[in-house]
Amino acid sequence: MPELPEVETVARGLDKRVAGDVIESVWLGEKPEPLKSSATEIAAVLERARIAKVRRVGKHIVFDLERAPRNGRGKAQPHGQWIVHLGMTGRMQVTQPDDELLKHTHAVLKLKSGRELRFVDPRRFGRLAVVRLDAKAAAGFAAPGDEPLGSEAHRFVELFRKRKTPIKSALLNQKLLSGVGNIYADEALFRAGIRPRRSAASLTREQLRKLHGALIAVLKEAIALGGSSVSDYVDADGKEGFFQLQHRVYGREGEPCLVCQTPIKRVIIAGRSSHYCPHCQR
DNA sequence: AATGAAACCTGACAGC
DNA sequence: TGCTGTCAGGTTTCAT
Repeated sequence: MPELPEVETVARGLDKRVAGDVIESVWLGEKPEPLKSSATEIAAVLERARIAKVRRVGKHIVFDLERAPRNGRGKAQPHGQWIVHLGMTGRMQVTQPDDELLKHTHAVLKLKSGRELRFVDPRRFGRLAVVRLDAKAAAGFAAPGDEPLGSEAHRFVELFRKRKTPIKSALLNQKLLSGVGNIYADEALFRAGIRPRRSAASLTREQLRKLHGALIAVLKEAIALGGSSVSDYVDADGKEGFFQLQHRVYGREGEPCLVCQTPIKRVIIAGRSSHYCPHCQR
């Protein structure tokens, strides 16, 4: 389901609602797929931890956790992190205990405030993991690739300019950039006037710089509108995003290009639907 | 090393 | 009503 703008929206919503709250207990479902760390390990890191901050790293939601020192006095110490990947259909809910438990709920955290934090994921492509942070201050969770919003044009150009793979595939490669997914790859390529099947190495530095600018612009616009809700995506408050109304190519196969009226084409690249205007993108 | 296809899951929707 | 096929915002694994 979610790419960078959707995960950013969810993480901001969660931070606003549960930062400062304390996790009292953890229930994890029977299905093993979503758990990347063992259930025991997840419960051990989460229980009795205070949620200091919720933020996005790539397409992951990171909960920074603290605990009071053993003697109960002094400042709370960094304790660990809860890492949530929403996969295609994952959702985070902040609920009251008696709110209806949705089918495919795989985790329920009881909070000191009396509310619950729930993870729901029908397709089970989502993943839950924890990282322990000991006193030696381990670095904590890091995305495999560059953060798209913070990347500089020069670095972006160098990252892509020698890859022979289609530029669309390269944009989806999380080891290069972490956070770009299918919708925003297509939308950025349209804005930059580049066909998705062009090999990255065939693009000029100028074209790559333009793509870099287009990508950052489209991601920022999408965040401002709360992300795209194309099927079932909702944020932590259960609200839909509105950026799908701004899509220029994604999901518009056969419809006229908003610039030149040429019908939008759909092809498969790297196993993913890819949409482009055959006239505007070369 | 790098590319592509298949696999992992469920649900929604179109067509018959 | 119900069956079949297709598609979905992602990632990992296996074969070439």
